[in-house]
Amino acid sequence: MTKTRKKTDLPILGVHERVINASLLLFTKQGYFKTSVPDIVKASGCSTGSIYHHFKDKEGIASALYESLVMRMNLALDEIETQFPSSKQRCQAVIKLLFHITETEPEVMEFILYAKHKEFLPGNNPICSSRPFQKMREFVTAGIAEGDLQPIDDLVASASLYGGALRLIFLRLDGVIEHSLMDKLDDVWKCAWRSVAA
Amino acid sequence: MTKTRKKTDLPILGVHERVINASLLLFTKQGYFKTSVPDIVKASGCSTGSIYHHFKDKEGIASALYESLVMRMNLALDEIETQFPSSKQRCQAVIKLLFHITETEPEVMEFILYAKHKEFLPGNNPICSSRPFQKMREFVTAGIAEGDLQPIDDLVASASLYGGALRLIFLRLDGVIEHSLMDKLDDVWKCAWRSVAA
DNA sequence: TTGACTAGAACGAACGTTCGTTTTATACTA
DNA sequence: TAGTATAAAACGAACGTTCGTTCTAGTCAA
Repeated sequence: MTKTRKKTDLPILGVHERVINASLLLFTKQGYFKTSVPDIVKASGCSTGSIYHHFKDKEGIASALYESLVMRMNLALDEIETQFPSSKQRCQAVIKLLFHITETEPEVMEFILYAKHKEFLPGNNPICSSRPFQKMREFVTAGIAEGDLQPIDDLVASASLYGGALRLIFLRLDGVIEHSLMDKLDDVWKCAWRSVAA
Repeated sequence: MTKTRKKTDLPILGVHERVINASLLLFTKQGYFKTSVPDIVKASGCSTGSIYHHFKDKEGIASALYESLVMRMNLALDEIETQFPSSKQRCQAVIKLLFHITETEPEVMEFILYAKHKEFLPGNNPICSSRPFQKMREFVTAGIAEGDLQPIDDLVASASLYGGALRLIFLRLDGVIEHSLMDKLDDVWKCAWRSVAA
């Protein structure tokens, strides 16, 4: 018997999941600091006491949310690594993945990319030092070592390869771009690859 | 006789400037919501009453700060426009400008790029719709029209051209890059231009 | 009966803001 | 020039609100 499914076998979400889900929506819609604990209580349907039984404090909620999203990202990147052999294919798959998440779960992308985590997660590393972003850079570094990419600074190469795509994601999240990023995937990739291809 | 220099002709900063300067440092160092009005009082050396005499409220301070930085940016971009005739030169100058500001006044770049303005400036447009960013895109659009750049979607071209540089700026502000971005300027520009050059 | 969990009223601290007062600069008068 | 009147600016204690958190009472399954 798992920890979150005690009373029944019905697919009723536990407090932890309900709070995390509600917080993701609230944090991305109105920001961490403009989201009060009472807001989370209302949106999650859990009581204050319940929430504080499962989480140390408000920051703990954000922290758990952050961890879960980073973990999801890691799994997806690991899958890309096993599925594709070449650096080129991997980098392309990464951009496609990021675009896909942006279109299907914009809140997830927004929380990962746009939130100024250091403001409310003082302990955490900056997002760009977190494992998913490291992995993305590793793909690039490997590409340079294999001679597929120009022999330039890893960070410059990585920024050039992913920078365009990430910028478009910001524009999409801000509402500047109105149509699916998927439409632009090919063009974006052509530009990205051309910028660093050997 | 100006409004801010009555008592003497000495270059003593007025309340407005002192508050703006202090707030830029505080907002970028600890974030808007973790900066209290008493914090600003201490850092600026102005009293609470004084501050509320010059600004409507705390949000008004952030708003004035935002406006002043956007205006500075506009002036700099206008100068680039008059100084350089070709789109290529203009775009290159933009990246150099952004790198220069990042190195000499990181707080300015941080506030412009990194702050989630919509959290505390509900009225304002997203930063990427503001005039400076529009102007940056205009340079790219002109380049496409003139045939210097590939005939692709403006937004894709713009994102590809500036995306790498902006990504490096984020990395620099986050402390991931330890040396001056100026060292990487040439490589970054080569990648950026290669990504969209006709 | 016990122990894990839920509930929501209550609490103190900290916040942004207001307000009555004092200080300073300027304009006017004689 | 000296004296007075007026307005603008600065001040900071005090206010009401809202926040994150705690606490005590209660529920329910085992």
